[in-house]
This record gives sequence, structure tokens and C-alpha cells, in this order.
Amino acid sequence: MQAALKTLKKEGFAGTSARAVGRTGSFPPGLIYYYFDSLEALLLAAIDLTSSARLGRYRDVLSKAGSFAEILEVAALLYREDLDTGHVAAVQELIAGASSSPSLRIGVSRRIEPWIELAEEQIRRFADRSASGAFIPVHAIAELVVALYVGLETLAHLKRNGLRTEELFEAGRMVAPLIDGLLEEGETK
Amino acid sequence: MQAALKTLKKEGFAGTSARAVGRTGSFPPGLIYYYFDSLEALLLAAIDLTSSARLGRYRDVLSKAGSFAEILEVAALLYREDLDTGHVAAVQELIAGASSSPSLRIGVSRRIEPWIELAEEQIRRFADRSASGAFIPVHAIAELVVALYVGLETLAHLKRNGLRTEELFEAGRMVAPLIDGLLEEGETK
Amino acid sequence: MQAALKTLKKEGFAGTSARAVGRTGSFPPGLIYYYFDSLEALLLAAIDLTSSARLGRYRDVLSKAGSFAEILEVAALLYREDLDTGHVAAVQELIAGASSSPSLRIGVSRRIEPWIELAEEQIRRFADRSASGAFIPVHAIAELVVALYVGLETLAHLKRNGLRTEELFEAGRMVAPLIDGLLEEGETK
Amino acid sequence: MQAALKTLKKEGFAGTSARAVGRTGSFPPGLIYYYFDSLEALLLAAIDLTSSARLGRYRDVLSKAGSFAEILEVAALLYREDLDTGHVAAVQELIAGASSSPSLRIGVSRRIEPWIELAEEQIRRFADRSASGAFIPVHAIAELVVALYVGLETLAHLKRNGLRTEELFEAGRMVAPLIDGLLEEGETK
DNA sequence: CATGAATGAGCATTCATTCAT
DNA sequence: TATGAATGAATGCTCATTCAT
Repeated sequence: MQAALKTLKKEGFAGTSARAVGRTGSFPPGLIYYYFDSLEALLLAAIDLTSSARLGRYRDVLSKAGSFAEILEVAALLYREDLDTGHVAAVQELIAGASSSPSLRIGVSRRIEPWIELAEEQIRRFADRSASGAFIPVHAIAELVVALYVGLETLAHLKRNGLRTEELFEAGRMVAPLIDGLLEEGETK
Repeated sequence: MQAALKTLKKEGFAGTSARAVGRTGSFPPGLIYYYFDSLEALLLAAIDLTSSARLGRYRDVLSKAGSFAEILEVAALLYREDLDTGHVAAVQELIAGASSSPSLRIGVSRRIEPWIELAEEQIRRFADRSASGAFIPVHAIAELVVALYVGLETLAHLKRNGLRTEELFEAGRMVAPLIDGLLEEGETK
Repeated sequence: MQAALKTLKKEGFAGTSARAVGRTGSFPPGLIYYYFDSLEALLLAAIDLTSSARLGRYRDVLSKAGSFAEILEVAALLYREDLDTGHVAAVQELIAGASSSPSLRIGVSRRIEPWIELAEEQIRRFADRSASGAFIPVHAIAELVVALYVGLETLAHLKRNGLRTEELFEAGRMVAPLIDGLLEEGETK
Repeated sequence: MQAALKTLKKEGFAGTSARAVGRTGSFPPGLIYYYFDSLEALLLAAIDLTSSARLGRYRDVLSKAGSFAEILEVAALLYREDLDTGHVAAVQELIAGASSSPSLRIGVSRRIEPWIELAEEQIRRFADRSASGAFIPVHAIAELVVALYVGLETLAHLKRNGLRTEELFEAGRMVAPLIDGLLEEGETK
């Protein structure tokens, strides 16, 4: 599974053949089929490994953030971590490759669900504090947040020289107090 | 090119082989190489066809929107059009497949640039009206908007049963006057 | 036919497709089939063009050489001409490619015949002057001479940096008088 | 490799596709790529097999020949062996096909080198015995001998009904004592 | 006389997967 | 538990040739 992740990161989804994974891990490609039913199964198991680890870390760190300003700060940190470990790159490759087979699409789709749920939890925390909380489409916004994240990864991968995400976080820092103000104002007494 | 788009939509990037395109259009795969240097060249030419048409339509319709509320209304319309024609699905497939070859990546990357520029134009229109306009990271936000769009397409494609985008537009409609109010307030006299 | 020769020289036999010839001569490949039955037919006609010209030149110049020393001098001149015009390179390509189809093999084989005959004529001139002339296997030696020429071309083509043919001619010049002496000695009174 | 040689002999270079080799050896063409990087690599490895064996045999047998007359006798024997085994035909095909790709050309060129060296060794043995040995262009003559051999093979292949090499050897037998006489005469005391 | 479009067979190569050992 | 060999289908692409115009 480590070899699979490494190959996904280095060679991309299209380059992640059974042979390539075997080469990365120095084992014959046939060995994959001893532990997994198919190459796809290995790939899904591999991202399960990192995805669950990252999911835990995200939930842990986010739960400590009380205001939107803090959420933003934490998000910047997590984003940097994701970039550094490169593990998200592997997930991104798998998302991109998902269209190549229906079963892979379903597998990947299922693995994105908990991330939407995580976003939902966090958004609900704020929604519950607001007077008009009941009218906020929490699930839809959660999907939007995850979509934004996925889209940023896709674009970053496409334009090799990087996106101007730093500027975005900077701008966000300026607007954050304003949003927190709005949230407090509408707070249920 | 029509056959290429159709195949991209129906079979996904991985399924869009020269043979598959030929099958869709009922011509021998070799014919592709009479008109194009490579399969990639055909695919890029094909999305150029729809991308430029859509780009024109977007620019046309967006230019008539004066307020954020209007922009939102127009965006909802354009989004629905994109979904109905399905042409954006083809683009989405190509973006996903871009990682399979460096040259394709560059080709796709280049074709996303004008969309970022379009977003930039529209955002700048609002930024220029604001007192603090000079501090707004227009380019970064434009990237974010495009990333969001790409991400929504990706997620929609993954979860075949559709995203709750309608709810998002609905919620947006409620918040829009508030944002327009903020924009007016900060307007340069 | 000019385009065919040019392409043979520049691209080699394998690179001489109907398309390639057309590209060289700026005409559509289909045009070839208006004038020739097949690509092979064009290629054979093309070398006929140069081969007959060179054959005439060879016969002309060689007929004036009376001694072996003179033959050698003339051969060096003709060899240089062949190298400079590059036309022999085209013939060489065709000989190499002859194995790709039985009909081409026969066509090329037939076009080598006159060269063997030319060699035979020249050798017979010397054989007739010798007392033991009747015992000299003129045809076999003629074949050997042509084979040597073809082999030298093949090797020269293989080892791009050239053969040491100059040294050979030099050495030949030293031995030539000796051979001429032997020939004179055995001359029929 | 056996299948490759067999196919080269039977179908010629142009007919030696991966499919054809597989058909000859009754295995799927893909198997070639399990053992070799490319079809060219297989072909080169295949002639290495026979070339090195023949080279050893040549060196072995030639080293026992002391006079030019003996060399001639031995050459006739080896030539007949080459014809019978047909392995040289495969080499000949590869030499002809070498022009189709630069890498193959280099590979074939490199494999001809040892044959030129072998010829050089043998010629030097005679040159060293001669008083004027220092002036003999040994390398150039070695190239000439190999070129002659290659050319004879090419011609023999073109004219399917065979060359009159027997006559040549016969004539050689008559001249051989004369040459040996000349060599002895000029021997260093 | 010339053209551009089209065709179908063939090419080298790569792949996921199977399986005997 | 692990390996190396094998398989058959698929891939992008090039080709000689045909043909309507």
C-alpha cells in the first residue's frame, strides 16, 4: 500500500500500473493479487490508509477552533500539511482516475462521503449558534467546501507553478473578524 | 470532434480511445490521424470548440449583470445550461485525464487560463467600485471561483445522483442583498 | 521520381512511405497511383532513372582505361562521384529494402544484372589479352566485384563515420604496376 | 531468440514483426516484452547468439591455416557452413534492416566490429611475415574483406538461385600457390 | 490531371490478471 | 508467502491503397 501511494504520487493515476507499483516496492506485480482482488482494490485500500489518518487529524484540530478566524488559521495549517506530505496528491490522482471504471468511481465516491460529513459537523457548529441556523443548507455548503478543496487540488496539479492560495488566506484573515461579527450578532440569546 | 466530445461524455477520459471515438462516429480510427496529429490533439481541439462557445456565452450574459444578486441569477442559469448540454462534462473528463500525459496537462492548463481571466474581469468590476478595491486579491479569487466550479463538476460526476446545488443557489439568493448592501456601502463616491 | 530518390536518400527505405514521398515533392500521396501501379513501382522506376545514367557514365569512362592502373584511377574517380551525388545511397537503400517483398526483390535483382554485365565486359577485355584467359571465371569475378561495391556501400552506411577507402586506393596504386606486369607477361603474342 | 532468428531467415527483416516472431515460436507477442525491452533488443540479442558462436568457430579454424592456400580452403569450408546453417542470412537481414532505425544501426554496427577485428588479426599474421608489412593498410583491407562478405551475402539473397562462388574458390585454388610464392619471396630473413 | 478523404490491416508496445511452482 | 512466466486484449499510431470528385 505504501508502494501504491508512492507510485500514485510520482507517476499519476495513469502511470500506476501493477508493474509500476511492484517496481516501486521491489516486488513482482503478481503479489498484489495475493493480498487484493484487483489493482483497484489495492488503490482504494491505500487511500483508506492515509485518508482515515488525515480525517482524524482534521477533526482533532478543527474541533478546537471556536471562531471563523480560528477555523481559517487552522485550515491554512492543514492545507500546508497536506501539501507537504503529498498524500492528498495521491487522493487527487485517484479522484481524477475514478472515471476510468464504474467500480472505482463508486469506491472513491464512498471515500469522499466522510469528508463531507466532517465539513457538515463543523458548519453545523456555527449554524446552531445562529438564530437563522435552521434555514442554512448545511449539507449543501459542506459539499461546496469539499468541492472547493478538490477543485483547488486539481487546479494546483494542472498549473504546476502553484496557485496563489497564500494571498487567499491573507485576504481571508482580513475578512474573518467581519464574518465573526455577523455570526455573533445573529446569535441566539 | 463531435464524436470525441460524445465519447468523452459517455465513456470518460480513459474510455476515449481512438477506436472508441471512431466507433461513436462510425469511422475507422485511422481517420483521426488524417485530421489530427494525435488523439490528444483531437481531444484538445474538441474542447476548444465547446469551450470557446461557452466562454462567449458566459462573457455575454455576465456583462449584463450589475449586482451580485444578478450575477447569482445568471450563474444559476449558465450552470443549468452547462449541465443540460453536458459539454462541461467533457471538459471535466479532460481535466481529470490531464495528469496522464505532460503535453495534455499543458494543453488543458492553457485552456483554463481564459476562464480564470473571465472570472477576473467580472470580479474586478466589483472591486473597482469598492473603496478597498485595491487590496482585493482579484486573481487569487478568480482562481478560487474556477477551482470551485471544477470541483463541483468533479464531485457531481463522482456522485452520479447529483449535488444539492439548487439549495446553494436558494441560500445565495437570501444572502445576495446583504452582500450588495455591503458593496454599496463601501463604494467610492 | 525525383522526390522518391530524395526521400530514399534522406529517410531511408523504411521512411520512404507514399506520404513521405508526397511530402518531399509537395503532392498528395494518391497522385503516385495515377502514374504508377504501386509504391514499389515508383521506387524501381526512380532508380532506373539514375542507374541507367550512372551505367552509361561508368561504361564511357572505363572503356578508355587500358591498364589495371588506369582502371584503378578511374574507379576512384567514379566512386567519389557516386558518393558526392548520393544517388548510389538511394540504390543502396532499395537493395536493403528488397527483402521486404518478393516482387521488389526481383525488381532490384533485375536492375543489378546490367552492372554485373558491365563488370564482365571490362574483365573480359583483360582476360582476352591473357594466354590463360579462357580459364578465368569472368562472370564469377564480375559478381565478386559488384558484391564488393555493394558491401562497401552497406558498411559505409552502417558506420556513419566512413570507411578507409582512400587507404585502399592508395595501396592499390602501389600494387597496380605489379599486376599490370603480370598481365603483360602472360599476354598472347 | 530461436524464433526470432527463424523468422528473420524466413520472412526477412520487414516481416519480422513481434507478431510474426510470436507466431513462429507459438507464443503471444507480448511475451517478447517480458524478456526484452523492445523488438530490436530481441533481434540484436538473437544475432549475438549466433554471431559469437560463429566468430569463435572462425577464429578457431582460421588460426590453424598457415598459408594463403590453406586460408582459402578453410574459408570455403566456413562459407559453406554459413550457407547451410542459414544463420548468416539472419545477420544479413538485420544489416539490411539497420537503416530503418538509428538505434538498430548502432547496434548492428557494433556487432560487425569484432568481425573486422578478426579479419585484421588474420591479415596481420601475413603482413608481419612480409618485408613491406609495415606499409600494408591492414585495417582497410580487413574492412574490405568484411564488406566483400556482406556484399556476397546481399547479392546471394537477391538472386535467389545462388552466386557462382564455387567457381571463385576454384579459381582461387589455382592462384593461391602463386600468392604464397610472392609472400615467401618477400619474407623477412 | 490532380486532390482530399477515406479505409482496413497492420504495427510495437503495455496492460491487468492468472497460475504453476 | 512469494515468484517468474505467461496470456490475450487493448492501446496509439502508420501504412499502402482506393476512389469520388
